[in-house]
Amino acid sequence: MTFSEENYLKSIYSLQKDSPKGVSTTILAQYLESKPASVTEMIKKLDEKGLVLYQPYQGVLLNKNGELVALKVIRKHRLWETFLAKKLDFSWDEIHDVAEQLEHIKSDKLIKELDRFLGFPTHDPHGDPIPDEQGNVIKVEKKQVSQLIPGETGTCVGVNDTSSSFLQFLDQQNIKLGAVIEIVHLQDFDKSMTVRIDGRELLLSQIATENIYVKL
Amino acid sequence: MTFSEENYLKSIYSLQKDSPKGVSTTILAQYLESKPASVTEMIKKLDEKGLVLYQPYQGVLLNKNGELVALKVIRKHRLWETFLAKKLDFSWDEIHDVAEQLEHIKSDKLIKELDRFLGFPTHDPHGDPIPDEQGNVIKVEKKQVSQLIPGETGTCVGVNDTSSSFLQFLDQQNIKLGAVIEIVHLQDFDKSMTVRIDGRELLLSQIATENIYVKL
DNA sequence: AAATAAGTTTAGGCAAACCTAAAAAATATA
DNA sequence: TATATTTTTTAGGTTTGCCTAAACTTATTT
Repeated sequence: MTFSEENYLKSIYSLQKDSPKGVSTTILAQYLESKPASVTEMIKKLDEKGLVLYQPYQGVLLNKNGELVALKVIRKHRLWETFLAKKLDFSWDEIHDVAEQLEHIKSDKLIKELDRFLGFPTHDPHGDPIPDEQGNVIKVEKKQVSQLIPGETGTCVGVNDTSSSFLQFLDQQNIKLGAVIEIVHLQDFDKSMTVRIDGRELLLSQIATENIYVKL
Repeated sequence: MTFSEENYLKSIYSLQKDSPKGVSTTILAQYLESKPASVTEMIKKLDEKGLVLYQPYQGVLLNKNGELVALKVIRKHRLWETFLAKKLDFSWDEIHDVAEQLEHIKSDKLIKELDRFLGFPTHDPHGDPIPDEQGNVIKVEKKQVSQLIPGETGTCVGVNDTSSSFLQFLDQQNIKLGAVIEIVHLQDFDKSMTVRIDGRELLLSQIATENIYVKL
């Protein structure tokens, strides 16, 4: 399994939630910052290897095999993110690029020991669940802040957008995992929200409220 | 800088101590488990990049630039080895292969934080010095056990051979860094030595005594 | 010094993963 | 439905790093 193959499987895994009938070549190419022609080539290879279901012009989906491989990569990615945040003092937004490299290190023992060293964490620093060795993922029912109504309260359990600009914004506003968010007011015309966090009130745009997840 | 380029520079660094006039294509190919023709190609590229001194048929040597890059890779390798041994309970002989992968991760912050996390170690688990950020290496004057004479005593500070078979042998004999080794007897005909470690006497072959380093 | 052996480089290929441009298929629009 | 647009695939190229086989240097014998 090459780095590139692993990245394709991981990307398909992420994208197929929103495209359950098949992830299109163009979408995948955009996600991977690559070109559709390159994607076609690679998914044909992954199909021959028995990792994905590919039907020309119909997009691609992971099969059982491919999903397991993807989940193992995601497990490694999230364990490394946890290591970087908890042990090496990396901030929310610095984690991703390095974990993107570390996730491809090949050593079963390494990932087993890392898991133990970190105390068998269940979620990474962005609130995403860490799959276990068999590829099982704990599903947390979570809502976007945008789905709450004024008066409701939620606890921040994760984010959707993990771009550094968004994560830096959250840092500045002191919005962390576990933060309690209360909806004070919904501005009707642009769907922005006034929310209370740690006693402070602040305004979040619709883009922001759609990218922050809470549990009730 | 690609993985492959980094491996070449690191290998040349190791080999040029024994071949100060130039590391030959064949030696380098053997060390890298590659072929002479491949090596010629790569060192020509490294020469164009201004990292090595290459004269056709005369071998290759690192220049200042190349040496600094090599030392940075070695620094990363040895810090990761230390991490694996001290934090993840890897044994002496399991460390190398994983560190060989980890050394190529690109992130200045990562290596800086790892260094801090480990308490700024000066030596790796094999007793080799860890170069600092500027590429400075502490030189320890060390002797091979084979150079000691009966009655002399030394403290184990490192090994030469890092193959897993040798390291496993040392583990079995309970020879660790810091172990005090006293030469009891030198067998003249095969240069094997009877030594005392932790009160126990044991016999080491010449191959073994040449691959264990001690300071007096 | 000439012949042989050993080591090195050059030439030509291959696989992985990417690309652009052109052709083909699917989808949308008139 | 026929045409236009968008999407996808195919065809042909590029780069990196490796290979084998042949040509060429250098070193060693005799």
